[in-house]
Amino acid sequence: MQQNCIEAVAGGFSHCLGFFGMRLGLLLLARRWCIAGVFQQKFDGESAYVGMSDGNPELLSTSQTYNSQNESNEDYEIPPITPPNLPEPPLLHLGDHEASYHSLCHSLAPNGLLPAYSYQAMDLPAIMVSNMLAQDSHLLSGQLPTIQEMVHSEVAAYDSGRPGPLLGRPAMLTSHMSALSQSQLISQMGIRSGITHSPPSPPGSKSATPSPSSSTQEEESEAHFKMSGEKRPSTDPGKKAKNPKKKKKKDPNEPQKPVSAYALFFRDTQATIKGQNPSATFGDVSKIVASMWDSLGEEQKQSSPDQGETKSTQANPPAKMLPPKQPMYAMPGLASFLTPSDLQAFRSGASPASLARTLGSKSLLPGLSTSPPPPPAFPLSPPLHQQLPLPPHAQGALLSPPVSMSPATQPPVLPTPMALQVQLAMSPSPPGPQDFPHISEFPSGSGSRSPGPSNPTNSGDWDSSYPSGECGISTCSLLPRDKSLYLT
DNA sequence: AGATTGATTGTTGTA
DNA sequence: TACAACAATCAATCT
Repeated sequence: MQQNCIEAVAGGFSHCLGFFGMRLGLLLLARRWCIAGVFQQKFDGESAYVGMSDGNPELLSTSQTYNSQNESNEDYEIPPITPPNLPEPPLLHLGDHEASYHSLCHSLAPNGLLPAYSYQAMDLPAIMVSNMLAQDSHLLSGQLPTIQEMVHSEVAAYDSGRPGPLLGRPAMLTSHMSALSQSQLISQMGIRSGITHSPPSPPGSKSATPSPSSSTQEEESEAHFKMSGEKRPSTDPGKKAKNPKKKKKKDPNEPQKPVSAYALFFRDTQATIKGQNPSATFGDVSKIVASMWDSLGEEQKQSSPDQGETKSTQANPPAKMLPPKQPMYAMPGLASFLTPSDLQAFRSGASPASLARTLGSKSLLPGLSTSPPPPPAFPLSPPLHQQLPLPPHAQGALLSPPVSMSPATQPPVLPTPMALQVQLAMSPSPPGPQDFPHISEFPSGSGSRSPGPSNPTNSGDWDSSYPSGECGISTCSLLPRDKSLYLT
């Protein structure tokens, strides 16, 4: 269990976070969390993990096997360590942010829902992780605001430490921004939605609010329905007759118009978003999708209809779409590390309208710091990223570190925060295998357990996948793997 | 205007 | 009367 947990968490995180040379800390943190049971639920229960292992029996079986063989998880007796409680803010931030990256990188693509999307396109940020955290530890939800602040401060620290060249790449920045906004959005959606859906505000506030609307129009419509035999539209007292036009009946025989690319994109994306954060409202999802949509290149947008067709006729087995070839909804995968300054810069004018919308003054984060945390009523969100085939580099990142965390070889000794910090500090560049010999000592055979393109590369591929050194926030976007994404 | 999705609400039909 | 099934509406966004 622990291994799987670490694999999924650390591996997934590291895949994205590796760019920032934080893999070590990531791994350690992930292991810590896993051991601590933060993610235990996700990997203990079939229900929680079924999604992740869906289409990937091996993984599931592995998880189960591990569960059966290692029921001594409780033996660790380590109190759940939730990010908010982590003593070291930087690490906490790291974990939280990485969580965002994790979902960001693996949330969408290869789950079959978004067959042709490149997984990078799925900037469905912190939904899942935030959900997981919220589910697993009620603490986190209440701490989100704090985390958010920490994240911001942390990002600011990052920003201050580098000459933000991001501004030199508007497109990337755009995507970064949108992704960030999405991350923020989603990560906060939990809280927000909790508030929004709180009993005080009746879900049907719109329609439930009884407002005796007895207009002639309604009478007319009533008569119409009586005559036509159609069911009368819900009287909806509260609903203002704002859309009388909308009521006009559609001809059932009317040939359906071709669905717009955006609609298709929305359809696909929202599924994933909702899957990861069921509590996300339509508005939230819509904004996120819009943001993502804006981040897409024209060419990618154009391809949407095809995508939709492909999906509708989804006769092709999931395996066929495993290798995300040419990203159709390619979106910079690193998209989320945007510093406040970057955001600010974009807000100042360079940002796309959509992002401005998303990031703008819209109360996307209402009550974030004031409202009490919502009850951790997040249903287990089926991890939609489980089946996502990871690109070779991603797999490499996902597979190699986890293996190294095998409980068999890694005693459940948690690194101290100080150690983590030290290690992090000592490895400013993405730690390659040379930095972590223990990683390479594990067979890369595990690389075949996930669907998708087999990843011949293992930890040794780290170097090629993640250029060492200045893999900073900005330079990471220039990684080869993402190049193609920007070529469009 | 119409499309996307899902929750909600109202209406209708049936047991 | 209770329940199930169906239909309509709404949200934000894009085409």
